[in-house]
Amino acid sequence: MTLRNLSVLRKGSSMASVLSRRLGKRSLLGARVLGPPGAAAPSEPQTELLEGVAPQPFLASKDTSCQEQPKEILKAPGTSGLQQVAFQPGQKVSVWYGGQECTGLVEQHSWAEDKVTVWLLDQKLQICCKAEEVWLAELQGPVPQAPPPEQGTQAPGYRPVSRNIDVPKRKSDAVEMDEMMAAMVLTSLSCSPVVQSPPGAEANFSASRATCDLWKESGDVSDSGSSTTSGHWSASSGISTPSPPHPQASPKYLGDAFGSPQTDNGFETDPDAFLLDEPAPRKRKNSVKVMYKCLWPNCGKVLRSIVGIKRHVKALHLGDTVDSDQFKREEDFYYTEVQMKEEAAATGAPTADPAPAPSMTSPPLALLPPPPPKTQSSGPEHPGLDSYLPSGALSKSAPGSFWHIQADHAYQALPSFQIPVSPHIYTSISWAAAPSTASSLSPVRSRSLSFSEPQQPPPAVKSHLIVTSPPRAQSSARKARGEAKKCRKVYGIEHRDQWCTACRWKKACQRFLD
DNA sequence: GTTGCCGGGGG
DNA sequence: CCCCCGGCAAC
Repeated sequence: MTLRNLSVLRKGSSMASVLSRRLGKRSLLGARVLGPPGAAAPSEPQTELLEGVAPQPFLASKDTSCQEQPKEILKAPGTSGLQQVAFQPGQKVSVWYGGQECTGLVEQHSWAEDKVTVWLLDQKLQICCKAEEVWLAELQGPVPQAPPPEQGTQAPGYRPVSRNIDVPKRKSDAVEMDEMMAAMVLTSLSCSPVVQSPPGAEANFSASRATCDLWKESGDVSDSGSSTTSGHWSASSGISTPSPPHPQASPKYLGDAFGSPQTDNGFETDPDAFLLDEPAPRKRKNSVKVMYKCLWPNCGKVLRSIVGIKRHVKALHLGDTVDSDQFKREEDFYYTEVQMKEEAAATGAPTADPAPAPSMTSPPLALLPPPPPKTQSSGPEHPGLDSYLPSGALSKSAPGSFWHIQADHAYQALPSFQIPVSPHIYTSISWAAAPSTASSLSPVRSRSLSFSEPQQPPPAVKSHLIVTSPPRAQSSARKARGEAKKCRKVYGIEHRDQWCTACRWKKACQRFLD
């Protein structure tokens, strides 16, 4: 009996060992994850904690209110510009006229002057206005038609292209536009992290992130320390944005970003911001549709287009803001990008919002550190903003990183397994939410996977609820002696060659985990 | 004494 | 890195 078993075992494991030897050493996954709580576990829990804190969208968001401005300006052309670009004669558009929004048909679009001649259906008259003041009628969502008059006049007024495009050298408008277009196209093409990562990668992504978290216990150390991680990170993030990888959102970092910029910084966005700007509507997996959800308290309106949502926010929520001059484009902060399943989206169901927004909001906020006293500047509605934005920023945990399991020794090869993570954890990064300049990338790094996805803890790891950041559990603590049979027992010393490498090297057995 | 592993060391 | 081994602690 025993004998037989043994042989069977041998057979099985020998294969395994071979396999493992082949793949094993490199396959990092098995080791740590499965490892006994002793070593790996302690760090685990923290992750969770950190997740809440780390991202700190809050700060970002805050800054956003002020800092974003400049950036937004840059972005502005993107949104309106999108449409500006292509007004075709006969196209149905909307335009602000006489303090209200009117629909009409495009008569002519003069590129040189960037003006559009529109035939207003309602008024039966023809007007000529700046291209920015015109938008495609189809695009706008169901916007309540109650934009305060002054807003109306303002709207066009404050979309001065000139401002947005305040580029050093000014060539002809046409050229300018072209460049913009090109940039936008490029961005949009290259932006979506989701699209870029193949399914498999995706899993890795999320997983990796989790791992990363594991390994970084304390924000700072981890951040700088885990070279691997950051490396990949930057790589991945790099894809999505041209801007250089930023240090992750470590509290410290944020703090800095925070502190400096706000006051004087109104306009001093770092150059990168420019590049970052236009995330443009991203492409999603086929099944998912991108919607934009209004974050205004008690609103939750979901629209299909950015323009729509912006207008919604502006008109409905920001409409009366007099000082909108200062906070123009504030709308950007009040919506978030949301992915909806095709069906849901199709039906236009505002109901289903996988929207991460509200849910995530609260936790981080609680933990968030010092809200700078900067709110003052922001308009009346800003308080709301604070709470909402962050979530937005946060939620958009971006593409995630790769699972780097840094097992100190993955001696051998258990078939690596991947931690199941559902793909849609990726919330898009709404550019609006992208915190100001510096931290631009930080949200990406945010570890807040949790919210949308119940984190799937690696099997072997006991789920600890960790409350406080425990120092590494006694680092010296030996791994508790495993109870399972180990290679030595199973194969015997005579067949040492059949042991798993770890065993051979007198390391923790990787074949027979406990 | 045996076994499982960590830390270290050599190539 | 890969591989080994001394030595410690749990059995």
